[in-house]
Amino acid sequence: MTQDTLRSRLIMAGLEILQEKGLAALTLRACAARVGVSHAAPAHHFSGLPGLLAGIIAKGFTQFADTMEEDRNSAEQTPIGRLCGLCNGYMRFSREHPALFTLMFNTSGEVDTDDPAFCRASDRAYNLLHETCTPYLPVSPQSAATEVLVWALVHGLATLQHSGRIVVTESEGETPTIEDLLRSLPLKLHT
Amino acid sequence: MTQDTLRSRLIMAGLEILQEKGLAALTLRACAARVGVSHAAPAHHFSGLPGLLAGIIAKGFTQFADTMEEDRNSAEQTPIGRLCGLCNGYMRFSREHPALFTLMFNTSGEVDTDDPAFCRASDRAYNLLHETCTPYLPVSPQSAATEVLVWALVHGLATLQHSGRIVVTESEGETPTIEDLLRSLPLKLHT
DNA sequence: CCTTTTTACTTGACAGTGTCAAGCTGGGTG
DNA sequence: CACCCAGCTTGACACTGTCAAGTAAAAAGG
Repeated sequence: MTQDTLRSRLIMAGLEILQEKGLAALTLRACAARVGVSHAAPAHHFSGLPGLLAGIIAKGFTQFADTMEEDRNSAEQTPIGRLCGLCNGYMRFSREHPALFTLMFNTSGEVDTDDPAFCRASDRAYNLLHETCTPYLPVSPQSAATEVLVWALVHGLATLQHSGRIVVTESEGETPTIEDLLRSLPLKLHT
Repeated sequence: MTQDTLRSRLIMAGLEILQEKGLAALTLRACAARVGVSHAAPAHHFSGLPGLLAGIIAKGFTQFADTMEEDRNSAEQTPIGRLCGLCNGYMRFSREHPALFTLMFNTSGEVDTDDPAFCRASDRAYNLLHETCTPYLPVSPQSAATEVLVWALVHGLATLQHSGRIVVTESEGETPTIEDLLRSLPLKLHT
């Protein structure tokens, strides 16, 4: 357990509200009420709502990176196996924490993206992707092509499924999984 | 010009606010004020905020489909040329209408997704993608694989660029464009 | 032509939100 | 002991969406 400061308790409360009641229910006052303090208490630990959101998102990116790392490391330890594992973790996180995932990737201005904890956690998640892509040659002349390709692919699929625009069919005759798509890519190992 | 009813004028006002001041400024009362009616007038034409948003989004999808169709039809008329044109339109729309794009693909519950106009416009946009992908074989056993691959790719890239997570470098030595990525895919024509 | 109803909108209220200013309170420092 | 100051509370403000009641004008019915 992290420190039991009011700051961290407010972040925990926010994550719980997000998980239980969704994004619309996540308010400063609701977090304060759940922790049992007055509605203006959070302002002494965060710079308003944007600051609290940044704290919640930072924690979210840590859990996100944990999920990806876990699934990557428990997969078959080949380049493509690790990549599929990582992306399965990406998809799993977006499925298991839909509201948090939306919040994390929907920073439409009202969240403080300069928060140091946010940057650290966000960078860690990105580095996982970067590492897992290093065995591969760029798929086009641009040096970052492969990781951009993989990232855009998995992020787009997660987002579109999560918003109901691509429905995951049980019969699996129609809709491909992220693993199907990744294995269809022309990825080539270095030398 | 569409009909000058209050309904359509409110939708237009919403689109303008979205473009000028962003998503956070889009409120029922702001739309009503811009049109010059009282704050409760919109309730007689939409079922509350979710209904107004559905109307705005429906108009947004129409413009979105127009943009894609335009860029697709003015591109080189080969299967890959048309596909690149379509996706360039996708990217262009997300760049030119960031707030509207966020609203359209971020229906986190507070928008009425049963609105018939919304469904019609949304279906039209999807059908453009579907059509443009039909010349190609599925990239994996799943019949919808190619269009899901393309859609996830372009949508992910648009979303990640739009939220600043992938920055478009001018030097173009690092970051690939959607066209680079599409042309790197192993797409095969039918027979 | 007069009455009635319906539609389109206004006005006013309500609970909820984030934010700010002022006040309290208890523990540490001079 | 006096002080002060971080941590929290209380109360207010402007803003939001939504609802109920009222109004004015157009449409409908006789």
